Amino acid sequence: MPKPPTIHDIAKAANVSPSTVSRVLTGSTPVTPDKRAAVLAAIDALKFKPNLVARGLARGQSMAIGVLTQSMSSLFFGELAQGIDSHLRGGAYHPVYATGQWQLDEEIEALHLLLERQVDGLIILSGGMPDNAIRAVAAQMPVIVVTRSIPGLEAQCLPTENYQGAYQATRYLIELGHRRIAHITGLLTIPDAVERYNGYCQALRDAGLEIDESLIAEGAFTEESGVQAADVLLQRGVAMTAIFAGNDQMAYGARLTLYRHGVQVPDDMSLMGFDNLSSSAYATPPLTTVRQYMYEAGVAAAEGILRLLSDQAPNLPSFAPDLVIRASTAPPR
Amino acid sequence: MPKPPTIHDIAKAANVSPSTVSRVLTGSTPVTPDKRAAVLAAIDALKFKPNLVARGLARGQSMAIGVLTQSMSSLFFGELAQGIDSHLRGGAYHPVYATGQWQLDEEIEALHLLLERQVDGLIILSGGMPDNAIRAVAAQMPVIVVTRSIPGLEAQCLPTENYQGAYQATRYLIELGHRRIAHITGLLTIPDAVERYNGYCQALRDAGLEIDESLIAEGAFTEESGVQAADVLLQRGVAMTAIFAGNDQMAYGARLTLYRHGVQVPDDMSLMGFDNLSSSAYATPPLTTVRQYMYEAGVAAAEGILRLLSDQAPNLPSFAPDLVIRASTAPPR
DNA sequence: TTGTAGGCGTTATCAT
DNA sequence: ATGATAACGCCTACAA
Repeated sequence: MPKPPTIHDIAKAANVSPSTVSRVLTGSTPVTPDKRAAVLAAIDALKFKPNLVARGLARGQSMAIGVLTQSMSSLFFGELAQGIDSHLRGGAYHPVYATGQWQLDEEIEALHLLLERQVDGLIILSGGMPDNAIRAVAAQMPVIVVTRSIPGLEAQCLPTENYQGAYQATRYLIELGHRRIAHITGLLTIPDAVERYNGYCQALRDAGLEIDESLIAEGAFTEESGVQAADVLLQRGVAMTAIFAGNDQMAYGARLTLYRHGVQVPDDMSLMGFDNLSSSAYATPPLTTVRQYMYEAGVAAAEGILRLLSDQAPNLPSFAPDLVIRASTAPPR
Repeated sequence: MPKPPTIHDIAKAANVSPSTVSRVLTGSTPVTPDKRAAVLAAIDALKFKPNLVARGLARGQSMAIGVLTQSMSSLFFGELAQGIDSHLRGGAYHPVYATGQWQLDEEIEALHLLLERQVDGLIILSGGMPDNAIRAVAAQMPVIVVTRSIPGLEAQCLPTENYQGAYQATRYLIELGHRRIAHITGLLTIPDAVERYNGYCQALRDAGLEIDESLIAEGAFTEESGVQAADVLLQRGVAMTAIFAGNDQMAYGARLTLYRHGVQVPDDMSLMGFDNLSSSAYATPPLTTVRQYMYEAGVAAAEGILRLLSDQAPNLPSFAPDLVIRASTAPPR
């Protein structure tokens, strides 16, 4: 295979110096129209493509924005990534993804890879990186953190309003008339899960309802854990008319358990999620849930990074959670 | 912000030449233990990280494998990507993703970006790139194409057995006793959709059943198109006892339409998908579908690229489709 | 406006 | 085994 042409090749072909070629490529300096035309002609005659690696070295910037995410096959992270992707599209910067697979060691490795690749900025989506590590990186380069709130780095964080969202969700069920409301928590080692749990508890208290431990089961954010948690709830044999799951995926799992046991949703049991994954609109019945604005968060994060890269304040918005009312909830009968 | 240390810095700190530092970094040449130790010490004293951009320029390879995909928030592509990701993990090569968003122009742009970034190999996931364009790239560098079959490039393609899978699916429904089987096709401008449609038709014919145009509705692979196609079928008022959708997503959509119309699945209507998205196991009821081995295909593609990169035959496997029988199908009543 | 001459951080080829 | 030295492809002062 012949080696791809370089600016020297097209310089020769166009009878100009390499610097002139570079100039028409970058537009940094005016170039005489005829020379410019010659260069352009040579460029597509030889099918020249600039080598971004070399350019990155020379310029000291890669035009890449690292996105530290957890998995390529997660709708949660996928919608965030899609937001980032679409906002960056057409611009000068491009996203480069690295996944942590929900494992700290892999996440650290992924971060290192991104840094070694000389990304110009970093968007961190959730994950378990220690606050200190994130602060350390943020001292070196523009960083935006989504779905977390790092003390001392608030301006660059786009946290999730877990507490507020869970409070609203629970309150909604209460207002429908439910009194025995179960909760399937997320992994309680993760702040989001705890905050949502707290929101659930507070909403109950504010309504003068007791918090009944037997109505609470711990999950792990996965569908399968939702299946199991719902099984636990059902087997306890305690009365309940609604289940509020810590995220949509666990709600799907719980839904499956209910289906297997012949429990009708929403007639026998209301079901509520958290996240508003795109697929929740197509669940059976469509899932009532807490909207998380993940796509929008991705867009905002991308915009924030671009602002940081141009030395402006990141100016991150905050998304107040709201409910997406669908057919999986109804008054108790 | 202080500039990150280079090998020169640690060379100075360790009283050796830059080349020696490079040697301990790459392990290309033996280095005296004490000098080696000094270098290593300096490396983590100064928190040195090799600059992969510079290394890429010098070595003439980026150690990156481009993955041309369509969307970051698609389970279909996500599971493929996850397979690639996991197989590459820990190895010398890393994936770099670029998305086409199902638009040819963006896909071409994405491909160019990958090439300009000097990826050492390319995995193309589905998409609409003209065969010629793919062949042209394949002439320049290792390429694996998943979910498509490019004439003249068969050894590097990992196609989907659409025809066979659809045939099996339809045959399964027939064997259950169904006679009036509807089909929601994918976008018929895409070969996969046509092949699945053909498989459906042939299975009917082989069973001595007529192909009834009024049982066929065209979709576009999306949930929403499934909703609409199912609506069309229902509104035609023709008798049917089963629906075979061209993919899982359209099956979800169809499921929603059936739900809205109070049609029970599988009691009143059997429903079948194609792809076996991970979420299909948690649908209500769990969806019977054609297993597509997307994760495995991703793994195989990654392995194929690595083999090509080391000048071996790609040696791609072929996955015979099989059925994943779940509760959304039953004999007609 | 244009060309020449470094330099970006690393690797690889030479000698030593 | 080790250290200069010359690339890698592009960019950017600096000169002209």
